[in-house]
Amino acid sequence: MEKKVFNKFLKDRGLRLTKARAAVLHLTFSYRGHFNPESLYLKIKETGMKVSRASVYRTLSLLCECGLVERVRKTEQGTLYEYTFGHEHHDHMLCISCGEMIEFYSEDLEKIQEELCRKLHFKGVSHSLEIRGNCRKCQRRKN
Amino acid sequence: MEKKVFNKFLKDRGLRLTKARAAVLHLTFSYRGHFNPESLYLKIKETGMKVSRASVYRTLSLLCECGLVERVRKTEQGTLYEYTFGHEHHDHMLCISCGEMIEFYSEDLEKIQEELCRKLHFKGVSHSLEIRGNCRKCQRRKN
DNA sequence: TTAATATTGATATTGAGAATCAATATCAAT
DNA sequence: ATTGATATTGATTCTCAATATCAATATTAA
Repeated sequence: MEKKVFNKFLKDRGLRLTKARAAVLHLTFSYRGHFNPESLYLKIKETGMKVSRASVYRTLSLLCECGLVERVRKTEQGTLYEYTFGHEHHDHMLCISCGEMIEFYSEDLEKIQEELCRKLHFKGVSHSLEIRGNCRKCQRRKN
Repeated sequence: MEKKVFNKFLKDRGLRLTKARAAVLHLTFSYRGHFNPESLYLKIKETGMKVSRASVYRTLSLLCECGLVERVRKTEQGTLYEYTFGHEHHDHMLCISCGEMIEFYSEDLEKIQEELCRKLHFKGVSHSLEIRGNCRKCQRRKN
């Protein structure tokens, strides 16, 4: 499915779905959550396929352009990406103790943001909300 | 005022409020909004004071630790900082055309987040919300 | 004054990511 | 199948923000 989308995107621009690109695509959507280019590169290497870091970076950019993948944010460990095709929009809670990432969605939250944009004459396109704190487990562990 | 806070913080740790640190502190809180280390460094240079980039980075870390300043996020132009002492918490709208940053605050938004945390057994500590889109001016310019 | 310690700036180093480029692969037309 | 135009690759270099190192200097407490 995502292969089709990517292929169409490439074709439309006179580009080709090569082995390297297929590998990046395939391993990219084997992730459930966030990942960075380096870990993706290593994951590909593990499979025995030979793809260079450069191609990983290049292909990730293409995947972003065609909307299959999104750049989430920059971190100490490099840029975080997320496979978003077919994913509903959601926001994140990040546990600052164990790093766990909880995805959530709230209609109310979305509505209030729309309202705020209207009030401030801002035309919202996208947003990202990250709530940092402690997950259930880590709260327990600390007691 | 902020000088006192910083000084106390330093004293408590056996550190000193030197000329370099005072310069960074002073120019830091001459910013209204966001800034990055490089522009701060240049701003200090303009005043004729002699402070190295290394000291700017080092002092910014200290200012973060003592809570006068916050790291907002990483960008292509380096890490964005914000002087937060005495500032109320707020969120951001970022114009993707001109880069303008609009600060806003919404009680409703805060409340809903608290509620969500409760529901998901997450102990929220802080959060950041960024709404990307087009500011009023840029919307007009495009029509 | 002296000893202990903190600070500085110059410089080197790191690491993510982009740019470059020669070698290679692919496709369309013959 | 061959050719030529073009896209792709990986190796490498380059850039840039940020950190680490370190010798020289400044500050403080005794």
